[in-house]
Amino acid sequence: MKKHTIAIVDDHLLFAKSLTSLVDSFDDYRVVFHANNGKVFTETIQENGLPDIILLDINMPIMNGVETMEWLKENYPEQKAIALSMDDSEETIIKMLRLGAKGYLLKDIDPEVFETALNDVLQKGFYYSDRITNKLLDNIDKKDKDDDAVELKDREIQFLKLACTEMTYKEIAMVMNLSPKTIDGYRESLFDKLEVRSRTGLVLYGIKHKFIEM
Amino acid sequence: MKKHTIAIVDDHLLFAKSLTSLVDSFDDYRVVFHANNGKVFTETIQENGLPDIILLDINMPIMNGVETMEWLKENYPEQKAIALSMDDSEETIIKMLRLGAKGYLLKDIDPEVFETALNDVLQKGFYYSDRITNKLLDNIDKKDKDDDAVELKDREIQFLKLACTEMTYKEIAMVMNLSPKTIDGYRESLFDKLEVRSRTGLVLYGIKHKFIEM
DNA sequence: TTAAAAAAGGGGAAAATCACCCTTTCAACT
DNA sequence: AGTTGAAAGGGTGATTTTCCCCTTTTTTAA
Repeated sequence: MKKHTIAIVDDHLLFAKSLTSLVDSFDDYRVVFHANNGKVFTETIQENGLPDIILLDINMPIMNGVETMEWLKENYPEQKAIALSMDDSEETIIKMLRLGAKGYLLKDIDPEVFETALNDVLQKGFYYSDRITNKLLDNIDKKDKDDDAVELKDREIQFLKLACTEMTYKEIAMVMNLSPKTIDGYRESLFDKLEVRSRTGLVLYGIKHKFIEM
Repeated sequence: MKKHTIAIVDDHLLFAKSLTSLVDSFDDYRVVFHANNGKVFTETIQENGLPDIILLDINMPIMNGVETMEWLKENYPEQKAIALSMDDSEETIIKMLRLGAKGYLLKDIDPEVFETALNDVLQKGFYYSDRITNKLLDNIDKKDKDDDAVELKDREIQFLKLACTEMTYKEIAMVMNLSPKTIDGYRESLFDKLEVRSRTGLVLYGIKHKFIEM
């Protein structure tokens, strides 16, 4: 019986090669190619064609997992892909699953569970671990409470990023070419939306939600 | 010829098992055991004895890589260990090397370089990649400029952590059981030491240097 | 054992932050 | 044409942050 084909998209070369070793030791699977990031992946499938399953890392340079997933949804909506990341933030998980990922695995899972996940995705079309399911349930609970989807506008995001520096609001106003009073308005409305009560709260929010990288 | 023995200390089970697959495919190495964290490792060697080389992850629960390295330096100063991490912050690298790590590998290295590193550590006693060497050189440059090694005391660290919350200084003073004026002293001396000019600067420093986890 | 450090705290003031309530303008519905 | 709503901006005052200079007490080191 022919082995199912797997492609790995991950910039951690040692991990990718190691995982290849592991996958190749499974009876039913083999790795057909590896790409360092989404960009390389989109190019590689031109020559190599699509694999049965893509294992997709989230944090990658140039074209990350979310962007790659968007591209897949656009171009090959039927393609089976499993997100594979250390990042267990609810937002990322939801984003990936919404974009059509068939599962979301954390890199600390048991290899046997990993093989089960591959089987499930092929046979049932999806695999959701308990941990991910719980994360999602937590999220639903939260949504019930908050309700107000916290969507930030471009200008607010720009302000938030600047608030995560040592600039004073006056300096931020100059950079953004707005009156200090307008900046004060942004500040107040963000305090409200993000449920914080000080600039420190803004900074913590900005970092936690990856508006700035450190 | 007998294979050299390797132990992997890493909480990412999938990575650990994958790496085991890879290492076992090398001619001269085999993985003898795996531990989820430093604590488990110290217990495991009671039964299994020491391996030729330990591959040591930095970020682990319970007992992390730095703590494990400290323990090794104390109990088995001759043991060869290589740090293996995604964390390329200079501080961590220096800390590990000072504690006697024979090398510091980033998880995105090429598997062939990885094998070279294992060989070098056995034969020459150490392996330093270009990237790590450059990091260290950068650090030396910086030290020449700054000079003042930025060592924080326990009380300062406690204050810094609290400053990375939404508490006001007055509130921090209450939880630390000190007068607001004393807190103001801590603030000012930290501004000076850390070369920041606002509370936002403290928060950014605290996060960048991992005094708080997010 | 004495001098020199930290550590703890105080006074006072300028600057920044935060809160609340308000007006104008301009675009978008319907 | 009228309403709604957002983006931009204003006024005022309370609170917090930041700065600079100073005293007392405790620890540390020579």
